[in-house]
Order: sequence, then C-alpha cells, then structure tokens
Amino acid sequence: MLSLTRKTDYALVALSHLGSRRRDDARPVSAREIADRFELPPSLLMNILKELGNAGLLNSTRGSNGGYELAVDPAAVSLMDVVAAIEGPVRITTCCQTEPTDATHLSADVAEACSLEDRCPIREPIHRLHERIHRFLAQVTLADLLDDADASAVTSACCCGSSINTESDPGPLVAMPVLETEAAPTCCSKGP
Amino acid sequence: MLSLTRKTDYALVALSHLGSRRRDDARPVSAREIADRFELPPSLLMNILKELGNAGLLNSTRGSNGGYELAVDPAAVSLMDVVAAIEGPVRITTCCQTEPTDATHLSADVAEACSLEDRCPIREPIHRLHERIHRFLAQVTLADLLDDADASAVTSACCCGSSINTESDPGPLVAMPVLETEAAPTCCSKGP
DNA sequence: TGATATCGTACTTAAACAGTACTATTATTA
DNA sequence: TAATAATAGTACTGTTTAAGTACGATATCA
Repeated sequence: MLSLTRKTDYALVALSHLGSRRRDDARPVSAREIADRFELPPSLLMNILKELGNAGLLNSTRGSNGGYELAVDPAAVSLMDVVAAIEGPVRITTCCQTEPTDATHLSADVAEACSLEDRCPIREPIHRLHERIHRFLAQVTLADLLDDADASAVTSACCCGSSINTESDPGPLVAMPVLETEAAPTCCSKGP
Repeated sequence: MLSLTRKTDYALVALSHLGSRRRDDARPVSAREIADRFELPPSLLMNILKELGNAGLLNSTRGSNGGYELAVDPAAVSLMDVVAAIEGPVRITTCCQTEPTDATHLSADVAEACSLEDRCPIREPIHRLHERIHRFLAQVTLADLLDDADASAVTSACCCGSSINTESDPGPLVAMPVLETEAAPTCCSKGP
C-alpha cells in the first residue's frame, strides 16, 4: 500500500501539536484536548499516545492536569521513530527482515524470509531500496515538520496546495534531507 | 504500512525477469514459466501479469508459445508505474487524493478528504512528503533494477547482504536517483 | 481438434486497520 | 477522604484490504 496508517497520521498530528506548544508553556496536554482540537477519535488517540509514550517519545503525567509532553527534542525525533512506534519496524517487503540499525550498518540478518535467496532477481535492488527509504525516514525529523508548518502557514493558511512552489525552488523545507528537493510528512485526520 | 504489497513484489520479479531476457531472445514467456522459476503462486501471478498488460507495461500473445514480453524500454518503466498498475495510485495519507500528475505539477486537487483543512498542523509537510515519494518512485526505473541485479550478482551471488557496501560508497546503484545515495527496489517472494 | 495460452471476472480466506470499551492505577482538588 | 480527571493496560469488534483460487471464454498453434 505504500502509505502511512491513519494511526501514524494521528500520531504526527499530536506530536506536531505538542512540539509547537513546547515553546509557549510546558504544561502537559491531555489526550482529550488534542482529540477535541483536531477532531480525532478520542479512544483511538488515547491508545496512540500510550504507544508513543511507551516508545519514549512522550512523557506522561497522570491525574488531573495530567497529559502528555514531548520527551525529546523535536530535532531528535525522526519519521522513522514515529512510524516504528506505531506500526512496528518498516519493511518494504517481507524479505526485508530488519532495519539497518545505524550508520555502522548494513544489517547482518536481512531477508531471512525469502525462500528464493540468490535466485531472486531483485534481491539486491530491493534491499537497497529498503535501506534508502529507511535513511530517508530517519532523516526527516519532527522539527522539520514544525518548521515547514510554520513556513507554509505564512504563505498559505488555506489548504489544497495553494502556495506550493513549482519546479525550481524547494521552498520552506530546506531542512528536509535525502529525497531530492522537497516534501515532509503528513496531513490531517478524519478520512472519509 | 509503508511497504509494497506482495503482488507488487511479484510484479517486479516478473518484470525484472522479462527485462533481463529481452537481451537474449524475444520469445514471450508464459506466466506458468515465471511462476515455476520463482516459486510464485501461478494463478496469482497470472492475474498480476494481466494487470501489467492492461497497464501497457507488457505485451501478451495468446495461444501455445504465447506469453508476455516487455512492452516498453526498461528505462521507461518507473517504480511508480508498477506500483500504480498493481496497487492503484499511491497516497501517503487519505488526504492526499491525487498524485502530482507531471513536472508542471503540483496537483490542483490535493487533499479533499481532510475535514480539518487549514487547522491541520501537518497538512503542508505531508503534501510535500507525498510529492517527494512520488518523485522518487517515478525516478527509479526498471533499468536501474536490472543494472543493480547484474552488478550485485558479480560481487555476491548469495543473499543476506554479504557484499553490501557500508558507509562511503553507493555501490552499483549509481543510476538510482533521488533518495540520497543508494538503494533500489525489492526482493523476493514466497513470504512466511 | 486438442493443447496451451491469455482474458475477464468472481469468489474465498486471512490478516491488518480502525475504532471502542472496560478495568485498574495515579494524581489533584474540594 | 471522596470525587474527579487523567493515563495504563488490555481485550474486543467490525470493516477493509491483501492474498490466493477458480472458472468459463477466447485466441493461437501444431
């Protein structure tokens, strides 16, 4: 399907919100508050925030006036982290078993599940693609999202690609690495 | 889920096989033949090849000695084409309604499905991410896969990342564009 | 005419996604 | 100390998508 799940989408919305708040006051924000503001299903969002908490991306405080806060610097949270927290490890195909753990890299035990092994004509290319997507996801950070949201808010508060730069200029997303020139992550909620 | 479906994986295997054959002889290859060779479910592969045919990527000839051949130059078939043929248009989230049609670009009617519209904190970033992924998929071609498969066959016929270059060198995949340095598409079949 | 293909379509099963609900625990506040 | 407001954990349900199968029709070749 090559798309983010709605849960991941919601997670990004929530993280983005928490990230932008941090500048003002550091009071924790409750799940209910976020759900109300962005019209997300409350119980679902609660579960999502729990998962983000378990993954170490959020700190939680219980009780009244409790809620969630970012546990880390937005620049230290990658898209990879978020996706992994919600959807589990990213695998481009079933034969890509593990993610390339770090820069030292490349994955000792990739691709156990492939019964074809060396007969597979696209084994190497797929692994490289896998690797590349991983790097990309790892390099786009929450901070990039925040910057971009700010920047685009200036040029167009409205939706639907009004002020998206065509061709030449990468636009606000200077911080965004890897994939050629532009683009950062996701939008919205409340699908059809 | 952020992964290719198994059908797309199989499609790439088949296309890759057909692409490499073209050099030798141009006799069409039957679905059965490909299924046997790569241990893919025959009926499923048949359906996949039909879809690739309908998408204009393959030519088919019926009857005995019939089968499939590439309809276009491997360099003219992008990952995007293959994914679109099998899975339909790629959307990173439900609010990314259309793909950026071409270079003139950027999608007039992106994101109809989002009820939040300008209140969504990650709308712009998501659309940019969407755009970026599209570009990437459009720039990786079947030819890149073929080149890479050849190149890696030289250095490692075996599986499991034996000769994958760490760090510095992008390796064979020079042709691969967009996403930073390396990686091309997928591997294998016959998941768990 | 029979064998070998693709073509189109419909169907079935299994897994993942999306969302809900309930009980327990913790903290604040009156 | 009791009520309230929050998270924590877990289990459950309905819907959709993925994955695979099957079959009748049509076309080609020997």
